[in-house]
Amino acid sequence: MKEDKSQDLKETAILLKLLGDKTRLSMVNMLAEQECCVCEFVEIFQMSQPAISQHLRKLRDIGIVKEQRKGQWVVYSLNTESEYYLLTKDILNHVPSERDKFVWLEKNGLRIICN
Amino acid sequence: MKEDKSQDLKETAILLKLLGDKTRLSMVNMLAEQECCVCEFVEIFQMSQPAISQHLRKLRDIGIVKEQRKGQWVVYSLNTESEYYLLTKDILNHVPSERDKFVWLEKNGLRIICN
DNA sequence: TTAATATATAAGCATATAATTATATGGTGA
DNA sequence: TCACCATATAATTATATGCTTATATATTAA
Repeated sequence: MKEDKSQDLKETAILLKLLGDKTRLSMVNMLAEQECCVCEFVEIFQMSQPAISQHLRKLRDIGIVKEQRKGQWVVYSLNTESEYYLLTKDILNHVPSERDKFVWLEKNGLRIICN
Repeated sequence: MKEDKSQDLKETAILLKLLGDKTRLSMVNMLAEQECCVCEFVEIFQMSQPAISQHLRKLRDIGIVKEQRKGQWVVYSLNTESEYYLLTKDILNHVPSERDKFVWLEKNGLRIICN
């Protein structure tokens, strides 16, 4: 793991602004729990697929999440190598778990990832 | 001190967005070190007084800073009673100290607060 | 009271952001 | 190959944000 290079105020502000959106914060919070694919997020957030994609792009651009193609799906996960990983985890400690969202996905047969 | 009630995702996102501005993040970071009055911030950030005032208002509205009038000056400080205090401190741990800004103020005879 | 200083608020403007719809790209399986 | 599904990108639009200028308020001191 890279060391905590978030030690730059301007950069940190940019990260905080990115996490300062309830959809993106929730996404990152979920990914801290389990990986998740785009179509699952679409179901969870009741939002258009492009909107989800654009949020994920921002998170990916700053490096706190990473993507991996699995067949026709693109699976996102937290990037533990990110220079913002430690800060992100510290923030998520102040946010309630969203494990229930994965339960809901499974209940409704919408879970893609088999782990 | 109130307990950590930041445990609400939407509210937390709002806080993060507020801290996701380099001026406000820096303000809070400075206030974690020492209290500071409006005119000092104006000097530090080379920004108009209304701009500074508006940033401080946002921080005050969400409760992470508080104000206290001292004569003709209004002195701001971190609100340790805030429900976001713990989260804020955790975030500031990832931001470098700005003690030098206070030193600069003193050097230039711009320091108001005498503690 | 009046002038000077510090701060807050209001209005206006330029830019940023987040959503939508339409379209493009990429993988799967017949 | 083609049809289908998942995802990404582009263009557009509505709204939010941050700054500026102008003005109001509050305190101090003469």
